[in-house]
Amino acid sequence: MGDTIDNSYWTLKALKSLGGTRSLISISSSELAEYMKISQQSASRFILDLLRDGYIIRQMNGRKQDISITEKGMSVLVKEYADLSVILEKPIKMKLHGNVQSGLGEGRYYISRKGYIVQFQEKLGFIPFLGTLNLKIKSGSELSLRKLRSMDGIHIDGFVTDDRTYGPVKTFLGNINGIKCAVIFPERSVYSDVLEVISVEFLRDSLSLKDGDELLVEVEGPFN
Amino acid sequence: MGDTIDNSYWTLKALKSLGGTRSLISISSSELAEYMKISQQSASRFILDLLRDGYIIRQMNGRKQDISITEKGMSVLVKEYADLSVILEKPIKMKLHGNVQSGLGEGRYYISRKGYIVQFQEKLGFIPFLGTLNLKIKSGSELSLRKLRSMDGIHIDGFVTDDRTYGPVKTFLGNINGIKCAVIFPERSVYSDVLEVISVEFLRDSLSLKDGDELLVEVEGPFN
DNA sequence: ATTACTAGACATCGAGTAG
DNA sequence: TCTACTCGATGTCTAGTAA
Repeated sequence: MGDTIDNSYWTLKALKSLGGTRSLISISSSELAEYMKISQQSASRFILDLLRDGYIIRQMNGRKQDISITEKGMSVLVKEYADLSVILEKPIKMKLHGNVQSGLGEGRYYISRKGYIVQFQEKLGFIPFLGTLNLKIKSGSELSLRKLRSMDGIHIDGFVTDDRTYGPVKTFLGNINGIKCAVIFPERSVYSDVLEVISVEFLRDSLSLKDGDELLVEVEGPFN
Repeated sequence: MGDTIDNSYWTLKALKSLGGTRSLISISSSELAEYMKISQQSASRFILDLLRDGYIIRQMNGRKQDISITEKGMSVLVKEYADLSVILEKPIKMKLHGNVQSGLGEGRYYISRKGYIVQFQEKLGFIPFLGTLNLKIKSGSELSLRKLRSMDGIHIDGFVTDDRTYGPVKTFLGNINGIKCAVIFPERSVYSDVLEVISVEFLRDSLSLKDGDELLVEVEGPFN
């Protein structure tokens, strides 16, 4: 049961290679086996492992099986890609394009908790304006967003108050149109294409933004 | 002896992570073991495997060992990175910056062989000017060059004449300042930071180039 | 055709330990 | 301390085969 990520990684990579951009991969265990140069039995076993761990979902379909890689599965591949990027690339600025989205007011509540604020000052070097700017990331920047999510960033500890628990978050420093900011993710996040940005300034005012406006966020390395 | 690339890959990745940009990694098998969450014995074994296969070279140094990853070793990591890039990224143009270098006249001889010319026409869609433009790639584009080298490209078969053997090469289509061209690599190449470019035109004239001039080559996907 | 179970063959691991 | 060998335990493979 001691499950190395190894086989799962190579199998996911093979499945994604074979499936290309299609979301549904129709493939038999023998075909996968041939591609991976392993036995049909092992291919079958690896697929079951991926299923058990929630990396793929599957629909049996008479002769073959239609496999779809889950978000969790994709993150295994993207994580590896991000790792290699950190190891092999020189420090870079990551660029993310997105459109201003009306905030839900939720972010505002969270980041104004004292437990977070103190750490923002200490680790980011600024006390943010008490509100977040939400950016719906454009599809062209989706992979960058996934890479970012899979990286470690600047860690902000969670804490507990009388009434509830606030989870740990991670942040990355950057800028929007030259204004210093930080992007912020829950440490345990499910995938979302909305990026939350905090800054000393009220960016909506400073940049005269309205919903739908396109923005470029530059996030700075080092990313590890 | 059936050696999966698996362990070699993970070990190289760990070594490169631990070594950072340093070319010499001073590390004990126990330290590596701890990082990889394996036993000291396995770490030792993996290091020996890497040595045997020429992925690293090593100097025993009293207490520890100084490990250096070879070109062949780096290419394992870069290959994986390139694979994931192809799988995960949308088709992109790869940009390579380099400086014009005086050709050695060697490229001219090779590409003018009929066995190659016929295939250039067939697979690239043009008959190149009988000479190559050599670009010394700038360090900022080095990783891109390595990625390119590790990819498959458009395959050109080798052939044999009365007097000698001409090896297979691989090419990638692209452009320089809008002029269609192709970059060309020996299929079995050792690493070099010089890129050979062929084109229908005599690029040195068309672009009024002299040695040392900086150029941008855009290489087109798909890269698999 | 498939998927996937069983079971024996085979490979890999690490504790013990030598040098 | 180190590296790395031996060797028994444990894991992982695939041939055979059921469904």
